[in-house]
Amino acid sequence: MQKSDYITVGIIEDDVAYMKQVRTAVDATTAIRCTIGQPSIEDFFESLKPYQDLDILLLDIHLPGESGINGLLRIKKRLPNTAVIMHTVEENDTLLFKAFLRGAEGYLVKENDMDELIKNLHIIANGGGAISPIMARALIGYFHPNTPSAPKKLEGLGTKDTQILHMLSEGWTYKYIAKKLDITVDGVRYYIRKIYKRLGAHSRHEATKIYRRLSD
Amino acid sequence: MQKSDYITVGIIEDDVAYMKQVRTAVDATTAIRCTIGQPSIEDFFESLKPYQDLDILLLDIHLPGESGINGLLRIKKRLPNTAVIMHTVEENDTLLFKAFLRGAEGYLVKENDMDELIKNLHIIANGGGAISPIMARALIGYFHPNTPSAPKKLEGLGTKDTQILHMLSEGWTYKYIAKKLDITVDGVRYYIRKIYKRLGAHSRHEATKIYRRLSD
DNA sequence: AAGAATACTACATACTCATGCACTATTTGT
DNA sequence: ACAAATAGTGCATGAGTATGTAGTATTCTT
Repeated sequence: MQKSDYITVGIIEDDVAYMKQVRTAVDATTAIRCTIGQPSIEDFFESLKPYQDLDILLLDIHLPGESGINGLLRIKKRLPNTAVIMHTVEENDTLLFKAFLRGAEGYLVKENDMDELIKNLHIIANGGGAISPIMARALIGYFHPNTPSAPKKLEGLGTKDTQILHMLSEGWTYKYIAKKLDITVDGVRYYIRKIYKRLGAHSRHEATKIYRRLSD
Repeated sequence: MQKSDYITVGIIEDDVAYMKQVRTAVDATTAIRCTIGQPSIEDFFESLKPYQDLDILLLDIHLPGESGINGLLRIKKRLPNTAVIMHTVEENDTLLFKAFLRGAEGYLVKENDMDELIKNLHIIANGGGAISPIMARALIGYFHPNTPSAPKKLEGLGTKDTQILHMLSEGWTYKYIAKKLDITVDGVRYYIRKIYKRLGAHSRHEATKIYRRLSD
C-alpha cells in the first residue's frame, strides 16, 4: 500500500493547535510523514495536486463547510487507496456506523496521547483497523442478539436478519452468506423468507431497494 | 461492573505454558486478579462455585472437549454479566462474527505481549471493546460497500446497451425488458452479455453497482 | 407440564440468470 | 465485391433464487 519510503498521512482538521500537535508528533517519527494538512475539505481538495496520493487521511468530522462524514464519499472517490480514519471528539455510534458504511477504515476519538495515535497510524498502514475502545464496544454491540443498534434494525427484524439483509444487499450469494454465518443454505433461505415477508419484497432487488431507502 | 476491589478474570486455556504466562502477568498487576484458570469448559463449570462471578473471561477457542465458540452460549447464560474475550491464534472472520453474534465482548489474537493483553483487560473493564487490529479491519470491512473493480467510464456502450443496463439495474426481468424493447429474451441476453463483458461484471448485482457508481 | 413460538434443517419445484456455441441478416470498412 | 464487425435469434446447461411443505430441537408462555 505504501508508495514511498514513508507512510504518507494527510490531516483535515480545523483546530489548528490540535493539528500542530499531531504534525509535530508525526514529524518526530522516522517512518511517517505528514504531507498535507488543511482546515477544511474544500481547502484539502484545492491543495491536493493532480497525482498526489496518501496512505492515510485523518479526517475530522466537525468542520467548517462540508462535514467530514459527508466529504468521505468524495474523498474515497478521489483517493480510493487511502485509508481514512475518522478523528473526532464525538463518541457517537450513528456517526460510527455511517463512517464505516461509507468506507472509512478507522474511527478514533481525539485524545492527547500522541503515542497512541502514532501507534494507530502504524496499525492502519499494516492493514489493521483502528477503533477507540468505546467505539469498538459499540461496533461489537451491533452484532449482539436483541440489542437495538445504530443502523436501525427495521421494525420486526432481529440482529441476524439485519445482518443477512445487509449481506444480501451487497450481492453475496446464499452459499457465501451461509459459510460466513456458519449455517446451512437452507438456514439462509429461512431468514430471507422472513425478511421478504416483513418487507413485502419478492426478490433480492426489491429487498435491497427497501433496505437502502430505510438506512441512509 | 466490578463487584470487588479487583477486576476478576478467569481463563480457559489448554496451553498450560501460555496460561501460566498470562497468570503471571495478571498477578503482577495491582488491579486485576485471576480467580480461575481451567484447561477446558467442562473443568471450568465444574470448578465454578455456586455464586462465583467474574468480570472478564478469557476464552480460548480450540479446546479439548467443547469448543470455546460452542461453550460461549452456555457461559453467557451462567455468567450474563461477565465480559467474554475470545482469545485464539486464529484470525478467522467466520469465528469472529459467530463470537459476536453469540455475545462476546472481545476477540483477541494470542500474542506474547502481555502488556498489551493487560491493557485490553483494563479497556474491557472500563466498558470498551477489545479487538486485535486485523480482526478490527475485518469487522469494519463487513460494513464497507463492496466495490467491484470496473472501468472508469461507461464508454463503449451504445444507447440500447445503456438503456438495458438501466432497466437491469432497476430490477426488471429479461422477459419484461424483451417485451418493452420488442426483442426476444435471447436478444436481451445478447446485450447483457456484451454489457457484462464491457463492465467486467458477472451478475446483475455487480453490473448495477458499477452502473450506479459511474452514473452519479 | 403442555402448547406455542423460534430457529433452524431438509427436500422439492419452478423460474431466473449467466454463459457457451451455433446460426443468420444487415451494415460497414477497404 | 468481400471480409468482418454488428445485431440479433435459438438452444442448452448449470448455478442461483423464490417459495412451499415438513420436521426437529430449544426456548418462551401460560
